[in-house]
Amino acid sequence: MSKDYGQFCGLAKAASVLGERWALLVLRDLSLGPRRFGDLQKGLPGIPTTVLTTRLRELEEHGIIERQAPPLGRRGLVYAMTDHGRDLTPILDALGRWGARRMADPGTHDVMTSSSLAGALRSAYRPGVIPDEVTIRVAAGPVLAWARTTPDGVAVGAGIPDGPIDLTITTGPAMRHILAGTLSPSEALATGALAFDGSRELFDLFPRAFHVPLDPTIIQGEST
Amino acid sequence: MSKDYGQFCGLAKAASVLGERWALLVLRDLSLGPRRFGDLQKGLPGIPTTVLTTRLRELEEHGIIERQAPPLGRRGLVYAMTDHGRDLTPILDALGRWGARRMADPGTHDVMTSSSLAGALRSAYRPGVIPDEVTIRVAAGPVLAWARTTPDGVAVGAGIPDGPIDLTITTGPAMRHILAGTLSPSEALATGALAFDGSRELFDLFPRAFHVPLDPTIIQGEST
DNA sequence: CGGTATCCCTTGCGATACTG
DNA sequence: CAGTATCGCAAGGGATACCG
Repeated sequence: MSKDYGQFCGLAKAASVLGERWALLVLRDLSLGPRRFGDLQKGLPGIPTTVLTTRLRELEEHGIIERQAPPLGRRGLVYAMTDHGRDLTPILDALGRWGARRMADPGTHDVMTSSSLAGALRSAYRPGVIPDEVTIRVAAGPVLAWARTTPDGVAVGAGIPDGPIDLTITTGPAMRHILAGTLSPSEALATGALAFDGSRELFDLFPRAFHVPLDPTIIQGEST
Repeated sequence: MSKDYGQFCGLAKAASVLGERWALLVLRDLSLGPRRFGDLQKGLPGIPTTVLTTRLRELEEHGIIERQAPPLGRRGLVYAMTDHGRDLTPILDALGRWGARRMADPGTHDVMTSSSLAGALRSAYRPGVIPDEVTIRVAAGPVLAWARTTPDGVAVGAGIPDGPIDLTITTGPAMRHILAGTLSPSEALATGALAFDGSRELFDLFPRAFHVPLDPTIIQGEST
């Protein structure tokens, strides 16, 4: 059971569950779709199995996630968000945007995961820039994610999207500066920090449709 | 130094600081205004001095709070939010609303603090219901807070407000059900769970201007 | 009053090994 | 593949004592 703060306060109740180690990252991964135990473990490098087990149990006890029978013919269970858990999605996105403001470049031991990339795309999305329904694929080395714009927002996911792809962006950590607007797409193309395949028009819209500002107080190279 | 997750991810960075024990509650209190060490300690029942010291230092290192010279003639230092910290306020409110959805009645060991009450008011506020600038005082036993509506939102605080008071509400844990809309003001008046002093008209507007829904799945008496 | 310094105890975390 | 069992270690909780 997670630690309580002994206060009759919504924030205190939230903190007692979400403040546990790894909890927010487990939820980020599950916010992108149902996952099996092993998926989560692979997607969260460094998480001890015992901790993952404990977090999943606590989150289930609090009605934030639930175990489901797997989709059609697959074996094992999957963990999935409940409605109550899905209510957290915009908050996770806001927290991610806030944290990213001071995150310019990866630290020595920082890795990117498909879920973190997908989450970044979701939290970066600004409606109204891209009028059509399009599918964008982003590849940062082995890390793959996609975003599909819809009339009411954006759907994102880890891995490879179903259906046709309108734009593929291949990049690395430079993606952070694209999202920040501190590196223009054409510059990035010139230096080879980034490549694309598909609609040039869509490519040019990308930095306005997906944007997470960078705090001006952050200087290049520093990022805790 | 707070624990990192080794991921190049805004949410992971946020979680590494905000996930530390007591961090979110320290920030809730500071989001209501500058506080001295002792203020925080009194307002956060159960926090060990060592942990408060550590959290304050970490939050300062991350540029979320800062130490300031005290206002005019008082001695000692005060801790206050930086701009970066203030950016968290809407997120804290959203988290508080989310946590409060499953919080119907106080647990046996749950206390209310002036900061938690003030925070509840801020997160509950819905613009557009109260047209004027008014000051509302809420007393739940020894716990005092106030809210002043303004054209662009609401200002809240712990303790007693400056200036004239348009409405005083005296209540207890029943306040949660007023905010939820599961207890009508007139009912509460009849049972004595609540009393008010001041504008009746404003009193009747209150539940619409300050609202935090309660999850229907929660049954009376249960609240972890 | 605003902390720092210790001490002891308990808990949770992280790593590894192992079982259904 | 999906966890449980175990264990050493670091950190938090709580009390108390003490400095500026």
